[in-house]
Amino acid sequence: MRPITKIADYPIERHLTLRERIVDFVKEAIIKGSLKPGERVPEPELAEWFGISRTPIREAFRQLEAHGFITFTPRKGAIVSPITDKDVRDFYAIKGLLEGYAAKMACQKLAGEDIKRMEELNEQMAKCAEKNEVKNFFKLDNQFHDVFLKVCGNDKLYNLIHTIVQQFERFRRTSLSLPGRMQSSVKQHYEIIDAFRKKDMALVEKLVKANAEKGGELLAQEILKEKS
Amino acid sequence: MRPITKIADYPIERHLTLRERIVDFVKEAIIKGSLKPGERVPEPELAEWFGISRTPIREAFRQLEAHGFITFTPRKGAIVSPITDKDVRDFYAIKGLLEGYAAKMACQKLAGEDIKRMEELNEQMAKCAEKNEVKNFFKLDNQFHDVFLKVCGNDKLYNLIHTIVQQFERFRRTSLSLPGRMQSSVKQHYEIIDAFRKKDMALVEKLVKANAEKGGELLAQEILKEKS
DNA sequence: ACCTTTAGAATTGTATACTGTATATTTAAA
DNA sequence: TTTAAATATACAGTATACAATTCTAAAGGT
Repeated sequence: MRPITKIADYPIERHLTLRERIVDFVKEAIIKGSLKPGERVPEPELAEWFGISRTPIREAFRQLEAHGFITFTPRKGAIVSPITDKDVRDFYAIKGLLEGYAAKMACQKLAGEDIKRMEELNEQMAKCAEKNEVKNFFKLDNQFHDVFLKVCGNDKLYNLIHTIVQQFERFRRTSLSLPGRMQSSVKQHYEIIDAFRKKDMALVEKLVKANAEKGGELLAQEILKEKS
Repeated sequence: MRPITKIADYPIERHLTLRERIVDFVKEAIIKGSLKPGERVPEPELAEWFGISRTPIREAFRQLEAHGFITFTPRKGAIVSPITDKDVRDFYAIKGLLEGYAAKMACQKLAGEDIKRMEELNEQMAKCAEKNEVKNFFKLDNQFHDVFLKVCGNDKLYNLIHTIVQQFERFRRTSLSLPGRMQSSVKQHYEIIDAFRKKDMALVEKLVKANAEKGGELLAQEILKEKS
Protein backbone atom coordinates (compact mmCIF):
# COMPACT_ATOMS: atom_id res chain seq x y z
CA MET A 1 0.00 0.00 0.00
CA ARG A 2 1.19 3.48 -0.77
CA PRO A 3 2.32 5.51 2.21
CA ILE A 4 -0.73 7.48 3.18
CA THR A 5 1.28 9.52 5.64
CA LYS A 6 2.71 11.36 2.66
CA ILE A 7 -0.46 13.36 2.70
CA ALA A 8 0.73 14.97 5.88
CA ASP A 9 3.68 16.41 4.02
CA TYR A 10 1.40 18.55 1.93
CA PRO A 11 0.00 21.69 3.45
CA ILE A 12 -3.29 20.58 4.82
CA GLU A 13 -6.14 22.80 3.88
CA ARG A 14 -7.21 23.50 7.45
CA HIS A 15 -10.94 23.47 7.54
CA LEU A 16 -12.33 26.44 9.31
CA THR A 17 -14.20 25.69 12.46
CA LEU A 18 -17.92 26.37 12.40
CA ARG A 19 -17.41 29.24 14.80
CA GLU A 20 -14.89 30.86 12.48
CA ARG A 21 -17.20 30.43 9.55
CA ILE A 22 -20.07 32.03 11.43
CA VAL A 23 -17.86 34.93 12.44
CA ASP A 24 -16.79 35.44 8.84
CA PHE A 25 -20.31 35.10 7.54
CA VAL A 26 -21.93 37.54 9.94
CA LYS A 27 -19.08 40.01 9.66
CA GLU A 28 -19.32 39.87 5.90
CA ALA A 29 -23.09 40.29 6.01
CA ILE A 30 -22.76 43.36 8.20
CA ILE A 31 -20.00 44.86 6.08
CA LYS A 32 -21.83 44.19 2.82
CA GLY A 33 -24.93 45.70 4.29
CA SER A 34 -27.28 42.75 4.03
CA LEU A 35 -27.57 42.95 7.80
CA LYS A 36 -28.44 46.50 8.74
CA PRO A 37 -27.70 48.32 12.00
CA GLY A 38 -30.29 47.59 14.63
CA GLU A 39 -31.45 44.47 12.86
CA ARG A 40 -31.80 41.39 15.00
CA VAL A 41 -29.43 38.49 14.51
CA PRO A 42 -31.29 35.59 16.06
CA GLU A 43 -29.25 32.68 17.28
CA PRO A 44 -31.81 29.95 16.53
CA GLU A 45 -32.45 31.23 13.05
CA LEU A 46 -28.78 31.16 12.12
CA ALA A 47 -28.52 27.69 13.60
CA GLU A 48 -31.36 26.45 11.46
CA TRP A 49 -30.10 28.28 8.40
CA PHE A 50 -26.71 26.62 8.62
CA GLY A 51 -28.06 23.35 9.93
CA ILE A 52 -25.85 23.46 12.99
CA SER A 53 -26.31 23.77 16.73
CA ARG A 54 -26.36 26.98 18.72
CA THR A 55 -23.08 26.30 20.47
CA PRO A 56 -20.62 27.51 17.81
CA ILE A 57 -22.92 30.39 17.01
CA ARG A 58 -22.91 31.62 20.57
CA GLU A 59 -19.13 31.51 20.65
CA ALA A 60 -18.98 33.41 17.39
CA PHE A 61 -21.31 36.01 18.86
CA ARG A 62 -18.96 36.62 21.75
CA GLN A 63 -16.19 37.34 19.33
CA LEU A 64 -18.32 39.59 17.18
CA GLU A 65 -19.54 41.41 20.24
CA ALA A 66 -16.02 41.98 21.50
CA HIS A 67 -15.10 43.49 18.15
CA GLY A 68 -18.07 45.79 18.13
CA PHE A 69 -20.05 44.27 15.30
CA ILE A 70 -23.03 43.17 17.31
CA THR A 71 -24.55 44.29 20.57
CA PHE A 72 -26.29 42.22 23.18
CA THR A 73 -29.32 43.59 24.90
CA PRO A 74 -30.35 41.56 27.93
CA ARG A 75 -33.36 39.69 26.65
CA LYS A 76 -33.62 40.93 23.14
CA GLY A 77 -30.74 38.90 21.84
CA ALA A 78 -28.13 40.19 19.44
CA ILE A 79 -28.56 43.09 17.09
CA VAL A 80 -26.17 44.63 14.58
CA SER A 81 -24.46 47.45 16.45
CA PRO A 82 -26.12 50.71 15.57
CA ILE A 83 -23.79 53.53 14.69
CA THR A 84 -24.50 57.18 15.17
CA ASP A 85 -22.85 60.03 13.35
CA LYS A 86 -21.05 60.88 16.58
CA ASP A 87 -19.61 57.37 16.72
CA VAL A 88 -18.20 57.88 13.26
CA ARG A 89 -16.72 61.26 14.10
CA ASP A 90 -15.21 59.86 17.27
CA PHE A 91 -13.71 56.91 15.52
CA TYR A 92 -12.35 58.86 12.63
CA ALA A 93 -10.70 61.32 14.95
CA ILE A 94 -8.87 58.32 16.34
CA LYS A 95 -8.17 56.89 12.93
CA GLY A 96 -6.76 60.17 11.69
CA LEU A 97 -4.55 60.44 14.72
CA LEU A 98 -3.24 56.92 14.41
CA GLU A 99 -2.78 56.93 10.67
CA GLY A 100 -1.10 60.29 10.80
CA TYR A 101 1.32 58.99 13.37
CA ALA A 102 1.93 55.82 11.39
CA ALA A 103 2.65 57.87 8.29
CA LYS A 104 5.06 60.06 10.20
CA MET A 105 6.89 57.04 11.53
CA ALA A 106 6.99 55.41 8.13
CA CYS A 107 8.30 58.56 6.48
CA GLN A 108 11.98 57.88 7.01
CA LYS A 109 11.77 54.17 6.41
CA LEU A 110 9.78 54.31 3.21
CA ALA A 111 11.79 52.95 0.29
CA GLY A 112 11.65 54.38 -3.19
CA GLU A 113 9.86 51.28 -4.32
CA ASP A 114 7.16 51.80 -1.71
CA ILE A 115 6.49 55.27 -3.00
CA LYS A 116 6.42 53.93 -6.52
CA ARG A 117 3.82 51.39 -5.49
CA MET A 118 1.70 54.09 -3.91
CA GLU A 119 1.88 56.06 -7.11
CA GLU A 120 0.84 53.07 -9.18
CA LEU A 121 -2.05 52.36 -6.87
CA ASN A 122 -3.18 55.94 -7.00
CA GLU A 123 -3.08 55.96 -10.77
CA GLN A 124 -5.30 52.91 -10.82
CA MET A 125 -7.58 54.65 -8.37
CA ALA A 126 -7.77 57.63 -10.70
CA LYS A 127 -8.95 55.31 -13.44
CA CYS A 128 -11.55 53.77 -11.14
CA ALA A 129 -12.73 57.22 -10.22
CA GLU A 130 -13.27 58.03 -13.87
CA LYS A 131 -15.22 54.85 -14.47
CA ASN A 132 -17.01 55.22 -11.16
CA GLU A 133 -15.89 51.78 -9.99
CA VAL A 134 -16.44 52.11 -6.27
CA LYS A 135 -15.65 48.57 -5.31
CA ASN A 136 -12.28 48.50 -6.97
CA PHE A 137 -11.42 51.94 -5.73
CA PHE A 138 -12.17 50.79 -2.23
CA LYS A 139 -9.76 47.88 -2.49
CA LEU A 140 -7.01 50.03 -3.92
CA ASP A 141 -7.51 52.66 -1.27
CA ASN A 142 -6.97 50.06 1.43
CA GLN A 143 -3.83 48.83 -0.29
CA PHE A 144 -2.57 52.38 -0.61
CA HIS A 145 -2.86 53.00 3.11
CA ASP A 146 -1.44 49.61 3.88
CA VAL A 147 1.85 50.55 2.27
CA PHE A 148 2.88 53.02 4.91
CA LEU A 149 0.95 51.39 7.75
CA LYS A 150 3.04 48.26 7.34
CA VAL A 151 6.28 50.15 7.14
CA CYS A 152 5.70 52.23 10.24
CA GLY A 153 7.09 49.43 12.38
CA ASN A 154 4.37 49.37 15.01
CA ASP A 155 2.45 46.13 14.56
CA LYS A 156 -0.09 46.87 17.26
CA LEU A 157 -0.90 50.12 15.58
CA TYR A 158 -1.37 48.36 12.27
CA ASN A 159 -3.82 45.90 13.80
CA LEU A 160 -5.68 48.55 15.72
CA ILE A 161 -6.29 50.67 12.67
CA HIS A 162 -7.48 47.63 10.79
CA THR A 163 -9.94 46.72 13.53
CA ILE A 164 -11.34 50.20 13.59
CA VAL A 165 -11.61 50.58 9.86
CA GLN A 166 -13.30 47.24 9.46
CA GLN A 167 -16.25 48.34 11.54
CA PHE A 168 -16.96 51.16 9.17
CA GLU A 169 -16.47 49.41 5.89
CA ARG A 170 -20.23 49.20 5.59
CA PHE A 171 -20.43 52.98 5.42
CA ARG A 172 -17.20 53.74 3.67
CA ARG A 173 -18.40 52.38 0.36
CA THR A 174 -21.49 54.52 0.30
CA SER A 175 -19.33 57.46 1.27
CA LEU A 176 -16.94 56.85 -1.60
CA SER A 177 -19.77 56.76 -4.07
CA LEU A 178 -20.68 60.34 -3.27
CA PRO A 179 -20.08 62.57 -6.31
CA GLY A 180 -16.52 63.82 -6.54
CA ARG A 181 -15.33 61.99 -3.46
CA MET A 182 -13.07 59.57 -5.28
CA GLN A 183 -11.52 62.34 -7.35
CA SER A 184 -10.75 64.45 -4.32
CA SER A 185 -9.30 61.43 -2.59
CA VAL A 186 -6.96 60.77 -5.50
CA LYS A 187 -5.82 64.37 -5.33
CA GLN A 188 -5.13 64.11 -1.63
CA HIS A 189 -3.14 60.96 -2.24
CA TYR A 190 -0.89 62.70 -4.72
CA GLU A 191 -0.14 65.36 -2.16
CA ILE A 192 0.64 62.67 0.38
CA ILE A 193 2.98 60.91 -2.02
CA ASP A 194 4.71 64.19 -2.68
CA ALA A 195 5.22 64.81 1.00
CA PHE A 196 6.60 61.31 1.44
CA ARG A 197 9.06 61.92 -1.35
CA LYS A 198 10.24 65.08 0.33
CA LYS A 199 10.43 63.16 3.60
CA ASP A 200 8.54 65.98 5.25
CA MET A 201 7.31 64.18 8.35
CA ALA A 202 5.14 66.97 9.68
CA LEU A 203 3.45 67.51 6.35
CA VAL A 204 2.86 63.80 5.83
CA GLU A 205 1.25 63.51 9.23
CA LYS A 206 -0.95 66.51 8.60
CA LEU A 207 -2.10 65.37 5.17
CA VAL A 208 -2.85 61.79 6.15
CA LYS A 209 -4.78 63.02 9.15
CA ALA A 210 -6.71 65.46 7.00
CA ASN A 211 -7.48 62.70 4.51
CA ALA A 212 -8.96 60.53 7.24
CA GLU A 213 -10.91 63.34 8.80
CA LYS A 214 -12.39 64.36 5.49
CA GLY A 215 -13.60 60.82 4.94
CA GLY A 216 -15.00 60.68 8.45
CA GLU A 217 -16.88 63.89 8.07
CA LEU A 218 -18.52 62.74 4.85
CA LEU A 219 -19.39 59.42 6.44
CA ALA A 220 -20.96 61.12 9.41
CA GLN A 221 -23.12 63.27 7.20
CA GLU A 222 -24.11 60.24 5.17
CA ILE A 223 -25.27 58.44 8.28
CA LEU A 224 -27.24 61.44 9.41
CA LYS A 225 -29.02 61.42 6.08
CA GLU A 226 -29.74 57.71 6.25
CA LYS A 227 -31.23 58.13 9.67
CA SER A 228 -33.76 60.69 8.54
CA MET B 1 -51.59 38.10 50.51
CA ARG B 2 -49.14 40.95 50.21
CA PRO B 3 -48.42 42.13 46.69
CA ILE B 4 -45.35 40.23 45.68
CA THR B 5 -45.00 42.28 42.54
CA LYS B 6 -43.63 45.08 44.72
CA ILE B 7 -40.35 43.25 44.61
CA ALA B 8 -40.02 44.20 40.97
CA ASP B 9 -40.03 47.85 41.92
CA TYR B 10 -36.74 47.48 43.70
CA PRO B 11 -33.58 47.38 41.67
CA ILE B 12 -32.91 43.72 41.21
CA GLU B 13 -29.39 42.68 41.93
CA ARG B 14 -28.70 41.10 38.58
CA HIS B 15 -26.65 38.01 39.06
CA LEU B 16 -23.68 37.78 36.80
CA THR B 17 -23.74 34.94 34.34
CA LEU B 18 -21.16 32.25 34.77
CA ARG B 19 -19.46 33.45 31.64
CA GLU B 20 -19.10 36.95 33.00
CA ARG B 21 -17.74 35.63 36.25
CA ILE B 22 -15.17 33.53 34.42
CA VAL B 23 -14.11 36.52 32.37
CA ASP B 24 -13.68 38.61 35.48
CA PHE B 25 -11.86 35.87 37.32
CA VAL B 26 -9.36 35.08 34.60
CA LYS B 27 -8.80 38.73 33.79
CA GLU B 28 -8.18 39.46 37.43
CA ALA B 29 -5.83 36.50 37.74
CA ILE B 30 -3.81 37.72 34.77
CA ILE B 31 -3.73 41.29 35.99
CA LYS B 32 -2.77 40.29 39.52
CA GLY B 33 -0.07 38.08 38.13
CA SER B 34 -1.20 34.75 39.52
CA LEU B 35 -1.49 33.64 35.92
CA LYS B 36 1.76 34.41 34.16
CA PRO B 37 2.35 35.07 30.46
CA GLY B 38 2.75 31.88 28.51
CA GLU B 39 1.07 29.83 31.20
CA ARG B 40 -1.63 27.47 30.05
CA VAL B 41 -5.23 28.11 31.00
CA PRO B 42 -6.85 24.72 30.59
CA GLU B 43 -10.57 24.66 29.99
CA PRO B 44 -11.32 21.40 31.81
CA GLU B 45 -9.33 22.43 34.85
CA LEU B 46 -11.24 25.68 35.24
CA ALA B 47 -14.49 23.81 34.77
CA GLU B 48 -13.63 21.42 37.54
CA TRP B 49 -12.31 24.17 39.75
CA PHE B 50 -15.56 26.11 39.53
CA GLY B 51 -17.74 23.04 39.39
CA ILE B 52 -19.37 24.11 36.15
CA SER B 53 -19.45 22.90 32.58
CA ARG B 54 -17.08 23.92 29.83
CA THR B 55 -19.68 25.81 27.87
CA PRO B 56 -19.61 29.15 29.70
CA ILE B 57 -15.85 28.88 29.99
CA ARG B 58 -15.41 28.53 26.27
CA GLU B 59 -17.54 31.58 25.69
CA ALA B 60 -15.56 33.53 28.23
CA PHE B 61 -12.38 32.49 26.47
CA ARG B 62 -13.60 33.98 23.21
CA GLN B 63 -14.12 37.27 24.93
CA LEU B 64 -10.76 37.18 26.66
CA GLU B 65 -9.09 36.26 23.40
CA ALA B 66 -10.72 39.13 21.56
CA HIS B 67 -9.42 41.52 24.20
CA GLY B 68 -5.92 40.20 24.01
CA PHE B 69 -5.65 38.55 27.40
CA ILE B 70 -5.28 35.01 26.19
CA THR B 71 -4.06 33.47 22.97
CA PHE B 72 -5.32 30.34 21.32
CA THR B 73 -2.90 28.06 19.63
CA PRO B 74 -4.63 25.45 17.47
CA ARG B 75 -4.34 22.38 19.62
CA LYS B 76 -2.46 23.65 22.57
CA GLY B 77 -5.44 25.38 24.07
CA ALA B 78 -5.33 28.77 25.67
CA ILE B 79 -2.31 30.46 27.16
CA VAL B 80 -1.93 33.83 28.80
CA SER B 81 -0.82 36.17 26.02
CA PRO B 82 2.91 36.66 26.19
CA ILE B 83 4.09 40.22 25.93
CA THR B 84 7.42 41.33 24.58
CA ASP B 85 9.13 44.60 25.31
CA LYS B 86 8.37 45.63 21.74
CA ASP B 87 4.68 45.04 22.35
CA VAL B 88 4.85 47.40 25.31
CA ARG B 89 6.69 50.07 23.39
CA ASP B 90 4.25 49.76 20.51
CA PHE B 91 1.23 49.99 22.76
CA TYR B 92 2.53 52.87 24.78
CA ALA B 93 3.30 54.83 21.67
CA ILE B 94 -0.37 54.46 20.88
CA LYS B 95 -1.44 55.23 24.41
CA GLY B 96 0.66 58.37 24.51
CA LEU B 97 -0.75 59.52 21.23
CA LEU B 98 -4.34 58.90 22.27
CA GLU B 99 -4.04 60.30 25.77
CA GLY B 100 -2.21 63.33 24.51
CA TYR B 101 -4.98 63.96 22.04
CA ALA B 102 -7.64 63.41 24.69
CA ALA B 103 -5.90 65.87 26.99
CA LYS B 104 -5.69 68.43 24.24
CA MET B 105 -9.38 68.07 23.50
CA ALA B 106 -10.29 68.23 27.18
CA CYS B 107 -8.19 71.33 27.71
CA GLN B 108 -10.84 73.89 26.83
CA LYS B 109 -13.70 72.00 28.43
CA LEU B 110 -12.01 71.29 31.72
CA ALA B 111 -13.81 73.03 34.59
CA GLY B 112 -12.05 74.56 37.55
CA GLU B 113 -13.47 71.84 39.70
CA ASP B 114 -11.94 69.20 37.47
CA ILE B 115 -8.53 70.74 37.87
CA LYS B 116 -9.07 70.92 41.59
CA ARG B 117 -9.87 67.24 41.65
CA MET B 118 -6.72 66.43 39.76
CA GLU B 119 -4.74 68.42 42.25
CA GLU B 120 -6.31 66.61 45.17
CA LEU B 121 -5.65 63.27 43.58
CA ASN B 122 -2.07 64.18 42.89
CA GLU B 123 -1.55 65.27 46.49
CA GLN B 124 -2.84 61.93 47.65
CA MET B 125 -0.50 60.28 45.21
CA ALA B 126 2.38 62.24 46.65
CA LYS B 127 1.53 60.82 50.05
CA CYS B 128 1.37 57.32 48.66
CA ALA B 129 4.72 57.84 47.03
CA GLU B 130 6.21 58.77 50.37
CA LYS B 131 4.76 55.74 52.07
CA ASN B 132 5.56 53.58 49.09
CA GLU B 133 1.95 52.43 48.73
CA VAL B 134 2.00 51.18 45.18
CA LYS B 135 -1.50 49.76 45.10
CA ASN B 136 -3.19 52.96 46.19
CA PHE B 137 -1.00 55.06 43.97
CA PHE B 138 -2.02 52.92 41.06
CA LYS B 139 -5.71 53.51 41.71
CA LEU B 140 -5.27 57.23 42.13
CA ASP B 141 -3.21 57.44 38.96
CA ASN B 142 -6.03 55.86 37.01
CA GLN B 143 -8.52 58.28 38.51
CA PHE B 144 -6.25 61.18 37.68
CA HIS B 145 -6.11 60.26 34.02
CA ASP B 146 -9.82 59.51 33.98
CA VAL B 147 -10.62 63.13 34.78
CA PHE B 148 -9.52 64.52 31.44
CA LEU B 149 -10.22 61.36 29.47
CA LYS B 150 -13.87 61.60 30.38
CA VAL B 151 -14.08 65.28 29.61
CA CYS B 152 -12.48 65.02 26.18
CA GLY B 153 -15.87 64.19 24.68
CA ASN B 154 -14.82 61.22 22.60
CA ASP B 155 -16.36 58.13 24.17
CA LYS B 156 -14.75 55.71 21.77
CA LEU B 157 -11.39 57.12 22.63
CA TYR B 158 -12.09 56.72 26.32
CA ASN B 159 -13.01 53.07 25.88
CA LEU B 160 -10.08 52.36 23.61
CA ILE B 161 -7.55 53.75 26.05
CA HIS B 162 -9.12 51.73 28.83
CA THR B 163 -8.92 48.53 26.83
CA ILE B 164 -5.30 49.12 26.05
CA VAL B 165 -4.28 50.10 29.54
CA GLN B 166 -6.04 47.13 31.08
CA GLN B 167 -3.83 44.70 29.23
CA PHE B 168 -0.76 46.16 30.83
CA GLU B 169 -1.96 46.55 34.35
CA ARG B 170 -0.04 43.42 35.22
CA PHE B 171 3.21 45.19 34.40
CA ARG B 172 2.33 48.71 35.40
CA ARG B 173 2.35 47.92 39.09
CA THR B 174 5.80 46.48 39.03
CA SER B 175 6.90 49.46 37.01
CA LEU B 176 5.49 51.88 39.55
CA SER B 177 7.36 50.19 42.33
CA LEU B 178 10.68 51.03 40.75
CA PRO B 179 12.63 53.45 42.95
CA GLY B 180 11.69 57.06 42.31
CA ARG B 181 9.10 56.28 39.68
CA MET B 182 6.13 57.41 41.75
CA GLN B 183 7.84 60.64 42.74
CA SER B 184 8.72 61.51 39.19
CA SER B 185 5.19 60.72 38.13
CA VAL B 186 3.78 63.08 40.73
CA LYS B 187 6.08 65.79 39.46
CA GLN B 188 4.95 65.25 35.90
CA HIS B 189 1.36 65.45 37.03
CA TYR B 190 1.92 68.84 38.61
CA GLU B 191 3.31 70.12 35.36
CA ILE B 192 0.30 68.73 33.53
CA ILE B 193 -2.10 70.42 35.95
CA ASP B 194 -0.24 73.66 35.45
CA ALA B 195 -0.55 73.40 31.70
CA PHE B 196 -4.24 72.66 32.02
CA ARG B 197 -4.69 75.73 34.15
CA LYS B 198 -2.99 77.86 31.53
CA LYS B 199 -5.15 76.17 28.91
CA ASP B 200 -2.02 75.59 26.87
CA MET B 201 -3.28 72.85 24.57
CA ALA B 202 0.00 72.12 22.87
CA LEU B 203 1.87 71.87 26.14
CA VAL B 204 -0.78 69.67 27.73
CA GLU B 205 -0.61 67.31 24.80
CA LYS B 206 3.13 67.17 24.91
CA LEU B 207 3.34 66.56 28.65
CA VAL B 208 0.67 63.88 28.78
CA LYS B 209 2.30 62.13 25.88
CA ALA B 210 5.68 62.32 27.55
CA ASN B 211 4.21 60.98 30.77
CA ALA B 212 2.83 57.94 28.97
CA GLU B 213 5.99 57.33 27.01
CA LYS B 214 8.14 57.51 30.09
CA GLY B 215 5.96 54.89 31.75
CA GLY B 216 6.09 52.72 28.67
CA GLU B 217 9.83 52.88 28.43
CA LEU B 218 10.27 51.82 32.05
CA LEU B 219 7.78 49.03 31.56
CA ALA B 220 9.58 47.77 28.49
CA GLN B 221 12.87 47.67 30.35
CA GLU B 222 11.22 45.88 33.23
CA ILE B 223 9.91 43.19 30.93
CA LEU B 224 13.30 42.77 29.34
CA LYS B 225 14.75 42.19 32.79
CA GLU B 226 12.06 39.69 33.72
CA LYS B 227 12.73 37.77 30.54
CA SER B 228 16.37 37.26 31.31
C1' DA C 1 18.43 -1.16 18.13
C1' DC C 2 15.45 1.51 15.26
C1' DC C 3 11.58 2.52 12.70
C1' DT C 4 6.71 1.81 12.00
C1' DT C 5 2.33 1.02 13.56
C1' DT C 6 -1.31 1.11 16.50
C1' DA C 7 -3.78 1.60 20.69
C1' DG C 8 -4.87 4.97 24.20
C1' DA C 9 -5.29 9.42 26.48
C1' DA C 10 -6.23 14.12 26.21
C1' DT C 11 -8.36 18.01 24.32
C1' DT C 12 -11.01 20.77 21.19
C1' DG C 13 -15.25 21.20 18.62
C1' DT C 14 -20.12 20.32 18.23
C1' DA C 15 -24.84 18.56 19.26
C1' DT C 16 -28.62 17.95 22.17
C1' DA C 17 -31.31 18.57 26.15
C1' DC C 18 -32.78 20.93 30.18
C1' DT C 19 -33.89 25.05 33.11
C1' DG C 20 -35.22 29.47 34.53
C1' DT C 21 -36.88 33.82 33.28
C1' DA C 22 -39.20 37.16 30.47
C1' DT C 23 -42.54 38.34 27.15
C1' DA C 24 -46.81 37.48 24.77
C1' DT C 25 -51.37 35.79 24.71
C1' DT C 26 -55.39 34.35 26.31
C1' DT C 27 -58.88 34.05 29.66
C1' DA C 28 -61.50 35.51 33.50
C1' DA C 29 -63.30 38.93 36.46
C1' DA C 30 -64.56 43.60 37.84
C1' DT D 1 -64.35 47.61 28.19
C1' DT D 2 -60.55 47.45 30.87
C1' DT D 3 -57.61 45.22 34.01
C1' DA D 4 -55.54 41.42 36.18
C1' DA D 5 -54.09 36.84 36.38
C1' DA D 6 -52.68 32.58 34.43
C1' DT D 7 -50.91 29.97 30.91
C1' DA D 8 -48.10 29.43 26.94
C1' DT D 9 -44.13 30.51 24.33
C1' DA D 10 -39.63 31.89 23.22
C1' DC D 11 -35.05 32.43 24.28
C1' DA D 12 -30.73 32.89 26.82
C1' DG D 13 -27.80 30.23 29.86
C1' DT D 14 -25.93 25.97 31.15
C1' DA D 15 -24.98 20.93 31.45
C1' DT D 16 -23.97 16.71 29.49
C1' DA D 17 -22.70 13.72 25.91
C1' DC D 18 -20.48 12.61 21.75
C1' DA D 19 -17.29 13.09 17.72
C1' DA D 20 -13.05 14.19 15.65
C1' DT D 21 -8.41 15.11 15.93
C1' DT D 22 -3.86 15.03 17.74
C1' DC D 23 -0.17 13.84 20.81
C1' DT D 24 1.85 10.05 23.51
C1' DA D 25 3.52 5.82 24.22
C1' DA D 26 3.91 1.23 23.94
C1' DA D 27 4.08 -2.87 21.04
C1' DG D 28 5.57 -5.25 17.10
C1' DG D 29 8.26 -6.09 13.00
C1' DT D 30 12.52 -5.43 10.24
